[in-house]
Amino acid sequence: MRDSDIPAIRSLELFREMSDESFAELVRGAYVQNFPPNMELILEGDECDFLHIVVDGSVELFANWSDRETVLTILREGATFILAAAIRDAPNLMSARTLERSRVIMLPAEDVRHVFEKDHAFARAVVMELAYCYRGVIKGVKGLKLRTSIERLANYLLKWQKKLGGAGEFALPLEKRRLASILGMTPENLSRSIKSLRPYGVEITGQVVKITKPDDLKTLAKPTALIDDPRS
Amino acid sequence: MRDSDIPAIRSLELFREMSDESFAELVRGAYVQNFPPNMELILEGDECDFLHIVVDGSVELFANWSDRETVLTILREGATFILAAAIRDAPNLMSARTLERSRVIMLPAEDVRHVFEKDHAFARAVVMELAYCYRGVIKGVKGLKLRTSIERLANYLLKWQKKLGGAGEFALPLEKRRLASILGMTPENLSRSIKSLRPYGVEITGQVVKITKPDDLKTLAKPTALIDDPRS
DNA sequence: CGTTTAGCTTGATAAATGTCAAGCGACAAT
DNA sequence: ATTGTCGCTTGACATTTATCAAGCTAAACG
Repeated sequence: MRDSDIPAIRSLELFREMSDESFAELVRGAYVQNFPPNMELILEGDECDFLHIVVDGSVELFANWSDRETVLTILREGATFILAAAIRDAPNLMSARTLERSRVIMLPAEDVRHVFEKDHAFARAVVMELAYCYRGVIKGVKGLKLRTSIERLANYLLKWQKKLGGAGEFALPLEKRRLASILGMTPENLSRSIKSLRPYGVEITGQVVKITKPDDLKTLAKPTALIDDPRS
Repeated sequence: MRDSDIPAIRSLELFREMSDESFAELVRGAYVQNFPPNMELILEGDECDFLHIVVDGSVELFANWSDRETVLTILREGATFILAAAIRDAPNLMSARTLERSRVIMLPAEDVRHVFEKDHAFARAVVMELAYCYRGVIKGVKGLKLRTSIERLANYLLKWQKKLGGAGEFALPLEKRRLASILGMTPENLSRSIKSLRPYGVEITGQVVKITKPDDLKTLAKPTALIDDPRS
């Protein structure tokens, strides 16, 4: 682990408020590693040995059952994963793989639990992070159960448009087949869903999304903070 | 609030390890109320004023969007709800209503946050509970995205059979239309799914479920701890 | 520079799921 | 007892989504 990594970690919300001493203890046992693309970092069902944090790049969380696979989410810099499993000392419910060359911090789960016990500011940050993740998943379930796939796609586009500054044109931050899986549909269906959004002013060429009639799209998508606002 | 409620609360996992002093502070501002069936306790989008705990009866968590409604889960005695919102001081993502006459403890969210700050044992319990809930929702998403509705139904039946002691015959703990919504399908479809499980030894008459060929059913359902075991 | 590969798209078809309408049956209220 | 309500079921049909096969395109590679 490079010394230059330390300030970056310290500035993450999860570690910002804790004591210097506790932080030092956490960092002492930490690994920081660069992984190539498409590297499996953890496997569903395995014991959880490390809390992971994405420093740079992107990591996909996915799950398998009976020859099927689904992507649950894609994490980017600053995101933690396997926090719940690390805290509870329980097996991972999801697998993880890098999508591109990525830099990942790994904190031994035992250290995390130990520091959690003695540093209240850290405990507080862990709870906030967990509650945030919990609410994120609940929003995902609401989207899955209450919306059709076209509605999910429309809201996904609006969400990223907003996140990337609100311009009428922006780049999709992932491959379409992964997007399809996240939205709970097949790639074929995503292709067709995209076409069916054309009357609502959506044109997607390669990775480039152009939204020409945002109001029409919003009428279809009916975005709501209680599903679509990651912050709420 | 009756004095007789206090030991029952104290014995819940969330409050078992905390100091007497902190517990007293929490209980001081608590309400315990009996609600009639079908009473709306909280509304999606509202500010979260109380952490709720089901002492007796059952409570349904549900959500609405664009004229549609879905049930996310049904809670029974000992279950907490709106913990994440209470901790983060964020709006509720779900609504709640009683299904039957129910007894519910309500702890002012502000007290919860305050005691959380000063009592580490309580903080620990909150994190454990939150992580448990988080993992429960993740399992739900995996079921929704990886399984067909018949597979979800089959696993639901096996899960409750196990939970209720493993006998070949047991009573469904909820109405079928709610079960349908939890499983992410329409009541009509649930009816048909039940019929299509007949070759696998499933007979449902009213609320009574009879499983005559558990091995055949398991072959279809392929239950896995990483989705179906609430404890894992 | 051509070749290969992987991802994407399209069309045809099948399967899964939802909608609408009708009827049944248990249960509660009168 | 009678009536009405509500939940459940069934059938017919529509819609949504998945599957399979083929072809296209653009980036990666020798």
